[in-house]
Amino acid sequence: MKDIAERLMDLAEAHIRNAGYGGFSFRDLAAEAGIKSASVHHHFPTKATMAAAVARRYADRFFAAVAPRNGESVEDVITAYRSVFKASLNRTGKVCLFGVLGAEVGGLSPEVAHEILSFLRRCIDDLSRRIGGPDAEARAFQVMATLHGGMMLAGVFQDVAAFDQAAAPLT
Amino acid sequence: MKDIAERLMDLAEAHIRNAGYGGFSFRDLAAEAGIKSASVHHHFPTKATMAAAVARRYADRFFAAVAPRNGESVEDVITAYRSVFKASLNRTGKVCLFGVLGAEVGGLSPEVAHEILSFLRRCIDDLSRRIGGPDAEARAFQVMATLHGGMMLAGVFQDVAAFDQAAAPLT
DNA sequence: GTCTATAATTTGATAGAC
DNA sequence: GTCTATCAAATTATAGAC
Repeated sequence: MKDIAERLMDLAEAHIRNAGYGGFSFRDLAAEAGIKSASVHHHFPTKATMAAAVARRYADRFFAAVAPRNGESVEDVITAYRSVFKASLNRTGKVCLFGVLGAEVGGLSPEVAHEILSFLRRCIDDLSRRIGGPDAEARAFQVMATLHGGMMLAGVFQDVAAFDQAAAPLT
Repeated sequence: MKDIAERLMDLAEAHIRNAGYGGFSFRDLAAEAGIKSASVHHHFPTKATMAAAVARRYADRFFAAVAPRNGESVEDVITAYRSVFKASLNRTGKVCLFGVLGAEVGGLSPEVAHEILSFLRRCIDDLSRRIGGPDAEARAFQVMATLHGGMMLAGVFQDVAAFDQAAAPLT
């Protein structure tokens, strides 16, 4: 049995990845978890607090999944990022949490906006360092852009092939 | 002097591109246009109707801007798409309307979702046809993914350089 | 075309009992 | 930790006067 706070974050994450920050209310989550909205507030004082917690949990899991391996090539690094996003797309049918939140960052509280900026910055830095060379950061931006744009297209077309076609040429 | 409906669509487009569909209310628009929300409803019966109208206007302008030129090369086609998105990013500081709506498509009404799917499908088809060759559609997906992901990153980092670094290698 | 007024609902959030 | 009850505000939308 999972902790109720974890269960609430599972539900919130699914809603955000499907419809954005505005895509759920505490009442929705409460109903789905079989409790009342006041009880959701007991676990997460505000909606922004909860979204930030969901974001941090997502980021932690993501960076654990793409952690460097000994002797990895540049191709291996890019494959790691592509594979983790694709596995999540396949498993849940949903795009990256930060792709959705990033698109609407202008309307989010500083608390949540900070988590978005932090995740994407960390991705770029991690990719740059592991890719290396003079164009490392530019390549990192290219990889992140293509993967996130590919997920968005796959989400709209409801077809993972859109992601594959977009992301396959990345090297 | 612009038509009031056009002015309302200008305002709605800016809000959506900044914060998504949930990023504005009819009262917001009314206040900014100096009228009342009931008057906004006179021009656009529902919020979904208005968003769909904004989407159609945006698409019309976009496809006019990327219209084929005589004797264009594959490079020219990709440059056209990249340039139009970048000019809009530079002029408004905002990402593509459909990048934002596409990210939260799961929470939007069928009316609006249809415009999103329609725009992106038309982009892929147009790019594929003008690129040509056996891998045309895959390249179209790659171009669209990179450009949209690049805009998302530029929006979050508030730096157009993110778009440039992501999109420059496209050929 | 715009207004006042308001309906109907939803939302984020809190107080206080158990 | 969960509940009932409720608040205050916002939101989408409509009716009807001018």
